[in-house]
Amino acid sequence: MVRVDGAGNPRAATLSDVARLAGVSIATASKAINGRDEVAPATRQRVLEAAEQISFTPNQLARSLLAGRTGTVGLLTSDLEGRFVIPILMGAEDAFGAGQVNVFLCDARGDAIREQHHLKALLNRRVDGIIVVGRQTDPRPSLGHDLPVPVVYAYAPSDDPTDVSVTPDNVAGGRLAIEHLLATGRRRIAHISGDPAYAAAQDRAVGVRAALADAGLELVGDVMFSEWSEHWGRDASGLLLSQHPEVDGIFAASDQIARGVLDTLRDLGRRVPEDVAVIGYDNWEILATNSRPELTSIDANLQELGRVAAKRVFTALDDERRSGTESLPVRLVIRGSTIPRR
Amino acid sequence: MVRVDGAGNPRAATLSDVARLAGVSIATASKAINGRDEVAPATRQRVLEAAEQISFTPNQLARSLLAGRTGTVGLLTSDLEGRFVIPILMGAEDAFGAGQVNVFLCDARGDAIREQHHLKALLNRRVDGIIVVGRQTDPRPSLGHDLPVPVVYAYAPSDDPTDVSVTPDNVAGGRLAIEHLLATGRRRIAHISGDPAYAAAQDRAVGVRAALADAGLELVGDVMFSEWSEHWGRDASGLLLSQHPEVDGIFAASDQIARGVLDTLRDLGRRVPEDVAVIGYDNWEILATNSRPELTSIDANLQELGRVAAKRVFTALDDERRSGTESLPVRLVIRGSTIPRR
DNA sequence: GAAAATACCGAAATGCTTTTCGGTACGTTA
DNA sequence: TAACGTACCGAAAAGCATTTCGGTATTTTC
Repeated sequence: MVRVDGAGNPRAATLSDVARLAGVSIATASKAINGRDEVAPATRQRVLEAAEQISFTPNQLARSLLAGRTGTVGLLTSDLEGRFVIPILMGAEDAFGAGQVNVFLCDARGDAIREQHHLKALLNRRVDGIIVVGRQTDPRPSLGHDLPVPVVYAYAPSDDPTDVSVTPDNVAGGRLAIEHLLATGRRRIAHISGDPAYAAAQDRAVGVRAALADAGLELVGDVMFSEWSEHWGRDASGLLLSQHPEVDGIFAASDQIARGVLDTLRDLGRRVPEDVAVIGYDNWEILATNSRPELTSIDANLQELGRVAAKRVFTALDDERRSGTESLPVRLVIRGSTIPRR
Repeated sequence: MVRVDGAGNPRAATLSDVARLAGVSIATASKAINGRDEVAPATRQRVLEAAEQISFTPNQLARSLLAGRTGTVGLLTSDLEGRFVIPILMGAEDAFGAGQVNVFLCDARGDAIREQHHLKALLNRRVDGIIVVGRQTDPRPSLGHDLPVPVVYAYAPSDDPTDVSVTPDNVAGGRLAIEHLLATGRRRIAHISGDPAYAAAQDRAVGVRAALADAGLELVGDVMFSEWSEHWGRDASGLLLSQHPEVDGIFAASDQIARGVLDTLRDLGRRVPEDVAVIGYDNWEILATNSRPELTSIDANLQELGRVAAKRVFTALDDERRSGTESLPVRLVIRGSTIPRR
């Protein structure tokens, strides 16, 4: 007879069901199923067949309760809408999924109250660790140190240096962009950035200035800050070309801005990359590969960042010295906007 | 004395710790904390203070084990990368989050094996339900009916009509787009679509033809199918205008295609919306609001779709008649590409 | 003042699995 | 044949919270 729950649904089979069917004790059934070697082969066979027959799967709740570990991790994001959060999520899910760990997804939607609420829920569910994913690279408030599980901050580092954080290296990104423009022979380079309130904007600008200084050059005009939009890219490049028509390389701090830059250059009759080379940031494929010409860009390796964060959750406690903010390398993706296609 | 685990970390407080500290039995402590009314006010106060003092939080595992429900739901996506999956996720997480339910996120990355693996893991964790989120609106294989929990298919409906599915109404979307163009006085309307292998492309085309037929009109040229890219939008509209220069309205089956269309119209010196009106699909804000002019589009209400899917998980079993594919309404978002700004 | 009712509390069972440890039964060795 | 070892199996505890039900102690009612 199939046991049923209150609503009349077939109830999931338990170990005792298996044991009864196989004519053994619960302990023996457990041992047989888990491959312990204190079971006679024939008995094991009987148990496995019984388990198969009623499609038994061990209840992870009971197992976790006993083991003290649940094999679950909380992903606490401040804003799922953010384009940068998704690849990090994917990387983390990927890294955990391979290791039998499942992920609780919590979206605080930028609200600190909701974040606390989710945090509490995660702890009640006895997650083995938590990854906090921010939407900007600006430091964010720490969740504190009195938590019973390891916490890793991804993208947005914690403002507490004794926490474990991983974030992309924006300074290196800015440097890399400029070094690439220099390598293609550009010398009169401008930088159109986004919202100056973002650490990402400031960090990239630092890398830009450092790379130019190393080459004994100066930026054409000042860094142009405003907002992270295609509109701004269009407006800024119009302004730039009227004031500094000699410019031969433009580093846009986002692919969206770069798209605007390409638009304006096209309108003004400048050829890309022959007259002006353009490089973007983020390597947002759908934007970068559909522009005319296709857009060279800096890729922050966010998926890898998610994977690293996942690893840190389980290694951070073993190795306390790892605390602090780890800046992960970025990568250059060359397309037609900086180097002419043959 | 603080109890510690094997690694020396402070162990989470249990109910029996609270009971001991408050000098009552475990049962009484439980009742006091859960607000049952068989406890004297003074006793309750003592218990609550004890709980507060050692920051006790009930172990959800134990609770779930007893209750038979875990308050968790599995979100099984076929592809997190897909742009349409995220808003659905957000909607579902939103709907569940408000009801104390947490979400397990599983990304099968388009692999059926991995999907089965994740499904099994979710069932072992005794989720109360599962939402399967596809990346296309084409029907997908059912997970079957011999599962112990309700399953709802979102975006990609199940190919089994006895399953519960929710999907956006693409036919209505196609109709809505055309009706809007007609309402702005257009009569020579063309439709540039994406990959014809997608149900979304075919469904929208059905809506297009129906709306035109109702108005006693015919499409200018055939529906132009190829791929969902900006490049195709540019190429297709070039072709279209050379063959049918009289066209005064274009319905692009995605915002990306629409962006390409706008590009070409601009290159050819056609004014939008004065000479040609353009309407897109998906209402991808970042694309739609950054184009010149801003793009009118059809919004599939994906976040709402996620919320509905979440609801169905808990109502589907109560009301078996609900099975089948439910098509959710879409919505028109008017911007400058169809109606001139004052 | 006695009987009944009420208010409060605690022991124990429940949910499911894993692990430890004690106990049979059989085979082996002297 | 007696003593011992091995292989296998099962009872029971542990993990934690909830709920039922029986039991005191106190109050109420006649």
